[in-house]
Amino acid sequence: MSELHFYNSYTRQKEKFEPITPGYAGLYVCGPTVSGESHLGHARPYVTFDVVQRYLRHLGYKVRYVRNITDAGHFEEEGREAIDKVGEKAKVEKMEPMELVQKYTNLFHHAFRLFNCEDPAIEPTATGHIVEQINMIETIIEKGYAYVVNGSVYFDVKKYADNYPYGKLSGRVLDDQLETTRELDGQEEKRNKADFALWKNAPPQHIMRWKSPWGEGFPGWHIECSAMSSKYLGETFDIHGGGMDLQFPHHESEIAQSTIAHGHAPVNYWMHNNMITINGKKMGKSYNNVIKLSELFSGNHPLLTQAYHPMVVRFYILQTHYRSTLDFSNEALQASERAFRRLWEAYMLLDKLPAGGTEASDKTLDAQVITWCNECEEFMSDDFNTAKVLANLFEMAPVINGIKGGQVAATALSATTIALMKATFKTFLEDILGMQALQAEQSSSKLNNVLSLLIEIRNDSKKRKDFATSDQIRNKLAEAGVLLKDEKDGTVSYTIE
RNA sequence: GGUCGGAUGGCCGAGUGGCUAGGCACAGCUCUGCAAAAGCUGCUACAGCGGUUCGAAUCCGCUUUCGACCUCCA
Repeated sequence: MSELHFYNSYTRQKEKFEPITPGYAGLYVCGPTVSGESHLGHARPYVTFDVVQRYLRHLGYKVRYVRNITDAGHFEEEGREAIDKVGEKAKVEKMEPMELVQKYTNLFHHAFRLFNCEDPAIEPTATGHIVEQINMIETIIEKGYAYVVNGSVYFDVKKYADNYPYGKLSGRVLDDQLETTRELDGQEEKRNKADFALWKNAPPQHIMRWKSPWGEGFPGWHIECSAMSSKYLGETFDIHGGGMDLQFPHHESEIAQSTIAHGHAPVNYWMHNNMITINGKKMGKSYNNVIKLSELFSGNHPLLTQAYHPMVVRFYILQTHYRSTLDFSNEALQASERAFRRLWEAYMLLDKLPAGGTEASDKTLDAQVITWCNECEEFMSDDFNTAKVLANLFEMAPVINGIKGGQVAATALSATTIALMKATFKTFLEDILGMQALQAEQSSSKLNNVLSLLIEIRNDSKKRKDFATSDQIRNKLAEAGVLLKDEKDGTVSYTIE
């Protein structure tokens, strides 16, 4: 098992990964709030942590990947009306809350299967863990770090900060929080502005409500992740991931709650992915600049000139390091599509390559290829640098194409090096980065027979120098989505779009 | 206002002291009946100004500028 290093947001430095239990890794990632359709911004964390999870397994860890579904809804604006986000939307659409939640959960699952993201081992829902959340809140009250007001329970941040390093994760000073000039209604229940709700009393119009020791209500925003992560991964677990925008207050609150409830910090390594921006601004609901995944896949959006395959989007995300912002544009996505097609075709050619020499006739190239292959693991083990892995794979594309095209001698590389190259592409491009072909290999034998006939006819007309006919066949087939390619050796290959 | 993080070639994007990724686009060439694809070649950038150093995109300071968080947010 090679050494893995990655950036821990909590300590703000790269650290060597040392799991609590050797050979096992626990990973918790904040999942979606299923009150609406997923957009491009959501794709980033789930693709990022899918790769993290895949790489941990590649290194030999047994991984338990837990990602929650937030289906209980949160306050639209804390304190003011305590509107349950899910409940509110449900009324508008005249659906049962559960129906709405189910709809968007299904859409979410569908989209991320298209992205080839593996399903988490456990996908707990907030509504399914009300009991655990209530238990945890009770413990926090018993320990004196939460207080009950009018059926709601608040966490006493000030008291916590007196005894624990509150704000360390997000780099915040409590005094600044207390002095914030922002005036929110309904703050009078709290002892301090920085306090956050563990449980909220439900107003009469609130659809989603549960009985609790403090009356009917619903859980606060942060408690679900603490309750569910500790239930499935333990009171202290290895890695907690999520978007950078969740660092404060969500993750900071998780740390505070869990530290009181369990007596120690909940997480050893915090990982945060950066945002996707659009024209330099974060893509987010509140900015009204989101591109939904369905719009991306259909091309049905003013900013898009075409539809984009989920794999192109995945590739686009992985071309950038996860801690950098990633600026969206139609142009950038087009570039990714072309790039990915070229890389994938080179990969597909690998299998058809001659075996290589018993000894490499081009020692320099042979050594270079071996280096490129071996570096892939180094790059991944250095803070999951998918961008550098892809760069190395691209370095090998001209070598592969060159062998096929005859510009590089078939024996330039040794048989072992060719095999290493095959293994590297399989392992890193497919297994770890999780890339797949753009189109399923669904060609039927009937279609193949028809195409063979057309190719035969076209070859005959070419022999007669009847290029009008041969070009017509090629052009019409192209219109129908079948691209013919005249290979150097005189054969004709085709791809079906 | 407070805290934090950026500014890299036409575009996207790696990169933390020297060997100056990668992709897309563009130009020329090779191959080709013509295309497409592929290959080769070219394009050498690090916001500005100082400083440290033999040497800085990379370290330090200042300036300009963009953004994130502080409120639901991936």
